Amino acid sequence: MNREVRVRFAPSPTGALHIGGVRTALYNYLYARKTNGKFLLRIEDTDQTRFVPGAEEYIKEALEWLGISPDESPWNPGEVGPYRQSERKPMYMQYALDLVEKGHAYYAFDTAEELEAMRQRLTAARVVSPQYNSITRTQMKNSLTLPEDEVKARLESGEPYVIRIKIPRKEEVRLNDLIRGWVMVHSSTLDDKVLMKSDGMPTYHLANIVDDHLMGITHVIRGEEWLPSAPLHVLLYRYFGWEDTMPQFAHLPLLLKPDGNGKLSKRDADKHGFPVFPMDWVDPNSGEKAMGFREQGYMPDSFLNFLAFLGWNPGDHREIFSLEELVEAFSIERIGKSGTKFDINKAKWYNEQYLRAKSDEELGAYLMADLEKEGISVSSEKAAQIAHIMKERATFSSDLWKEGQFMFVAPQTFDEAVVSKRWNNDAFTVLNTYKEKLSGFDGELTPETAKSILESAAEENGIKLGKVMQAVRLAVTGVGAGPDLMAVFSIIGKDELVSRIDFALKNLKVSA
RNA sequence: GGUCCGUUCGUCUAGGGGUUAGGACGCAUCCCUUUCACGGAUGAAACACGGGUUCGAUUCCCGUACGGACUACCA
Repeated sequence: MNREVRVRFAPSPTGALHIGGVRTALYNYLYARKTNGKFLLRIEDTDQTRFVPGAEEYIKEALEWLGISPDESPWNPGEVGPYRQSERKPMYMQYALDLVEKGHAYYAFDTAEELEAMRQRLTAARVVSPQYNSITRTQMKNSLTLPEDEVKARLESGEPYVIRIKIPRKEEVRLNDLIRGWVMVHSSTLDDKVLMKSDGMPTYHLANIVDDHLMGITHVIRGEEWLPSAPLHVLLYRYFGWEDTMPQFAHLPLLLKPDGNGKLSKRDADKHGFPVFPMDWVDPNSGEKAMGFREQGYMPDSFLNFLAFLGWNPGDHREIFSLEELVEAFSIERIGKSGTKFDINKAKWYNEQYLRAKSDEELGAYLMADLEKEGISVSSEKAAQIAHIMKERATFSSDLWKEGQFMFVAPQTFDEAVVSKRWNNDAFTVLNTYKEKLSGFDGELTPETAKSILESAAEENGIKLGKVMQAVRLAVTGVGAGPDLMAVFSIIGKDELVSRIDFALKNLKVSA
């Protein structure tokens, strides 16, 4: 059967979209594009108690920022909507009842206290895994143990109930994961998971099978944390009679902490000072803040490139991929099996690569925006010039301003270490001559003219330019390191240059 | 505890029965250079362990160890 590929990203609106979720979305997007299929987004909000306002908007904005927006979603619906499970609520009960009718599910009336008592009883009896299953259900209050008329009476009285799947006692459940191959689980280790909650909402397990089926999903690409419940899902497809159109599964490796072990979490972000969310997020309930890659200065294309390589690789030595190139190169077969430790250095490196590839004009525009906040105005030509000489040393576009402040603000202090090491009489003499020559110069101060004048100033005094170069830099910028000095001179202009040299000559003392 | 998944340089990974085990990030050294950076070159750095199978295993199989996920009327 050759169906159109339809994949989905199904986040829960319980907070900021985690980077692992973003990667899942990306892989789904890449696969859909690669196969000329459709990428859908479905909001899994069946747990009303965990709903967080703004979370859905966050998801939407994050995907838009990255340029991987879904083809069908709550805000851009296709023909299989609604795309929010809460809005699909009326659809689920009939499917649960269908299962009850077929004998694959049953009503259960146990209270939370009774369930807890059961678990304690089993734990006390040293039962390895205390769960609601083919053995224990015979001792609980459900439509399998209660007389038919009592079940009926309870249902009619409006007593709360759930619907549980009836897991067979002895059955081998197999699934062929696209990434992991055959996975086999014995049904005796599965429990009778709740399908319909007492509030009338389906659980994830029921909803995701019903929705994936109804939405024509062909491939389920999701995190590895779902692997243990995948056999349950296979069973559901079977009981519904949908096995022939059951999607193929691909369980992605987890994103791990950079140090030690375990899933990457917000704690790691706080601990190491790097983001794990695409964008800044303030939790509306707790007021807790989390930083985002976007606000830290990561660009969408570099972030995407970085993300794609967290668990996938093209099989050759290329590292830099545009979104289009990722689509072209992507395949599920090349996704790795093992968990991936998160390395922020690589993210930075990617950002540097992308930053350097940007045009001077584009980076100049970033710089101008930053300058505006500082109340400094500059022509776009000059901004582009500065971007040109600064971009080799920047990780983020914000570094253009942070690292290039001396272009706009004359130094008031000088790096002491450089002063004591480099500032001497020769430097003073050369700069003094340079200042005089500059004052008498009324041509355009280009990097070339700036340099030739400086060279003649050094020569006149019989001093080798190389000897005093760093002191010259110190005098004009206040520090011992930076981009090409003559370019800096040209950019700040003659008058500013002269006044800075003057200031330095008056304030810098030659140490004994 | 149980079930499932995993394990190649510090990190991301390529590879696959016979290789000098390749690349990238990071690190170190050198070169370039007016400094720093960029760039270039070089280097240190890995097949978890034990059994099989085999003429030969890092590669296949089985154990062990270690790690992880899951084990809710959460997704």
